[in-house]
Amino acid sequence: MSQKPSLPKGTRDFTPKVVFQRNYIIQTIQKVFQKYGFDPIETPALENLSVLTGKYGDEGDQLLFKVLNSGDFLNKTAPEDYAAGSAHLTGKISEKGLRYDLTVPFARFVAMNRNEINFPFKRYQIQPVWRADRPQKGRYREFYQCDADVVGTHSLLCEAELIAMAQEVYDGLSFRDYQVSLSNRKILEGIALACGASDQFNAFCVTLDKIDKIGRERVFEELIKIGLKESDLQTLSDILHIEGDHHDKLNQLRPFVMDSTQGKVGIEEVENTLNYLKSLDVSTEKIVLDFTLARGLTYYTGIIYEIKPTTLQMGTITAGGRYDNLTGVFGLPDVSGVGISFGIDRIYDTLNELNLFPKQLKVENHVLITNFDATTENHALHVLSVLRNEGITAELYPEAAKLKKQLSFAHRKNIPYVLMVGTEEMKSKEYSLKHMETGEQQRLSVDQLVKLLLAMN
RNA sequence: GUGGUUGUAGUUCAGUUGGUUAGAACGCCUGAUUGUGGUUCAGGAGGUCGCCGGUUCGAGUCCGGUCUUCCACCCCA
Repeated sequence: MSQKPSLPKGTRDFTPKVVFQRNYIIQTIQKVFQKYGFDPIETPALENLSVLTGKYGDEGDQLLFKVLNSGDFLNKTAPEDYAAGSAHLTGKISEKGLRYDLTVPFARFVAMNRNEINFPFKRYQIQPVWRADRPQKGRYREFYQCDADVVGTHSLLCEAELIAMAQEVYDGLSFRDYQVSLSNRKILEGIALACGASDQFNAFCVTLDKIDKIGRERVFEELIKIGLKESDLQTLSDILHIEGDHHDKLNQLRPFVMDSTQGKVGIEEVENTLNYLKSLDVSTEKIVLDFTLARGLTYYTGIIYEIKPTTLQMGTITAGGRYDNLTGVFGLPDVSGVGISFGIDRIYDTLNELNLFPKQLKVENHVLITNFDATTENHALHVLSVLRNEGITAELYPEAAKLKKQLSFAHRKNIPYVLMVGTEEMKSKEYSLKHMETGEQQRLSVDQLVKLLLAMN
């Protein structure tokens, strides 16, 4: 009686090779986060549904994985509940859900730990999140986010530093073919006002955001449908035709948002962020001011940005922005935050497709010791112990086997050194060290061996 | 969630209008070499054709359902 093994839709196993590669990405990000003074936190995979629902819009709520209550989950329900439909029934049989992102749990964390936290609080968090989305390429139901957020300050230095960090991360990964799109929700408000779309702000943003994908014409058609007039579209068209360097663009945009306080503030914020970057000696070459950028998440209120690869079809690999009142719903008002989120899985797919992973991601001085028989095994164990005590990654082949098999094992596991401990070596106390890549072999005492391997790392 | 698409050996894929015993390449195992991996040569193992049901004398092939993959929409890392 056997069962066919399977995995839930949109989830994956990771082989050692893939985990080494994923860790390379994560460690690169982590190093940068720490260098900028961010401290790590972790939160549970499971949150109470009351924390999660209503934070991501109706669409978002639909994508939440809900966890069935333990035990007799029907004991709080009546036939009427069943008749009232699944949305109603869900509340009766499920109280917990898997986190959908890291930002909302972080907001909850800040609200709950407000007295412990040293503001302005800079934290990073690297954990999986879950979305009941329909999987596609670069779109999974379980995936990792690496978030860095600063809460408790309005300073635009944070925005600038987060953008600087992103560029430093991609530098560290030797990935250069990307674009940073930058805008501000307040600028969008100004544009919406200028286009007579203020009362349709969300629909306006969602539609505008699609311009890269479906083109200007179809966006205009959709905007007509939500009530914009021809003159509004002319205004929008003029705005979309703005070109030049960053300051040119902002200067040309300024007259369009004259009537909007928010719009003017938005332009200033983008300007100040760019100035901070300049003072930090961070290149703004890859930054493109894109006034059509909207970012879906409803909680952004200020600067927004996203990063996409330019040479291949891949969704956003990094995104973020400022949110002014996220902790408000948890009873802690007036705490402003700004964050950035790296999607490990998409970064992995990108580096993989572009062949940008380093070939050797494992320790340089890993040794496999051969095992021929009980006597040599016993001797080899002592050598093994010495090597490990010196901090060298070492393992003994766990059973006696043909040398061919053991060498092949080392080869496939990408172990750079094999130490042969046979009767001859045992007598002379000089062991044969084979370097797998070159095929060269030399006889060494334990002391020489340790010295050589330590020098390798 | 809506519409479409895919599934055959470990992997990538062939498989004729429905017709004997379902193939290839690569990978894997064994040997050539009982102390030398990667190359080469010889041999070998490995498939309930995603799953369940239906049509048929007969189904990998046709039909229905289901799961999975990928794509578009929606939304997003």
